Amino acid sequence: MQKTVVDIERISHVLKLLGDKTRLTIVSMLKQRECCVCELLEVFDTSQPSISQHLRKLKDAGLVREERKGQWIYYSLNKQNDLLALIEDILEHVPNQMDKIKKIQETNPTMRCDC
Amino acid sequence: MQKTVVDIERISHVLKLLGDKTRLTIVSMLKQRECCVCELLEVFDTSQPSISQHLRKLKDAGLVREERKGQWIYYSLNKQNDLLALIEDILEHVPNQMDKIKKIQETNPTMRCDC
DNA sequence: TCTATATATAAGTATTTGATTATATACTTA
DNA sequence: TAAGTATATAATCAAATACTTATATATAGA
Repeated sequence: MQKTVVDIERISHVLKLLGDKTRLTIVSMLKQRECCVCELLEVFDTSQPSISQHLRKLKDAGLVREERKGQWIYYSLNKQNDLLALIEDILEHVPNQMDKIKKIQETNPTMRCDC
Repeated sequence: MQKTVVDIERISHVLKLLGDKTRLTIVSMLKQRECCVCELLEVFDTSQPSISQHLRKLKDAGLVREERKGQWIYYSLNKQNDLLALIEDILEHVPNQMDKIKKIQETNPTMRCDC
């Protein structure tokens, strides 16, 4: 019983993208909620350009989409992607990223006041 | 609802392995049936050492196992692997490799007589 | 319009990867 | 035991990758 079957070339490309720990973690976080770049920066031990470059690759592949909100650019999973089903299936095997999401909420880099 | 959840480092490692078109195709073929190296050689446009090296990586990661049968070494999916569920979920999105399996049966490189 | 902040892009570099060629090992059969 | 076949390993190299630093762009607010 096959699910949405896609060209093997595109699949291997997506798997290669998710084959990087940072990118897999980002995508897994975005499954829980959208994040802006400065929030992601809080939880990874790498430079801002490095995160930007990972996001660029994910965006180029159609895995995520970006939306500017004032000075921040928020990234989220692209629900329109025809590979979404594959990605979601993979993410079911990935531990949830609540610790990282929590860290973002504590440091609150965008100084949002949600009260 | 999470499935068998595994360390994100191990998952990204497996995804990186499957992020190569040749390896993803091999694994997808092995889902249908075990193959020996000379059979795989029939369907890929690359050298014997190249295939051997891909198989080595898959074996090192525990994705496949090898079994010598006389002069041939047969590779199959390692059903004992704790990442098997993830791999099977991924393979459901990959087109089946009947064309390649058929080609093996036609060229029949091991000259097996199954009659 | 000036300054600060958020993010992207460019350029450079070290590491990793996947291929190739050459060689070694293991098995089969004469 | 010698020769042939199947497969693995070693060495080498070019291409791809992911990081860094430096710089550019876009927005916000004084």
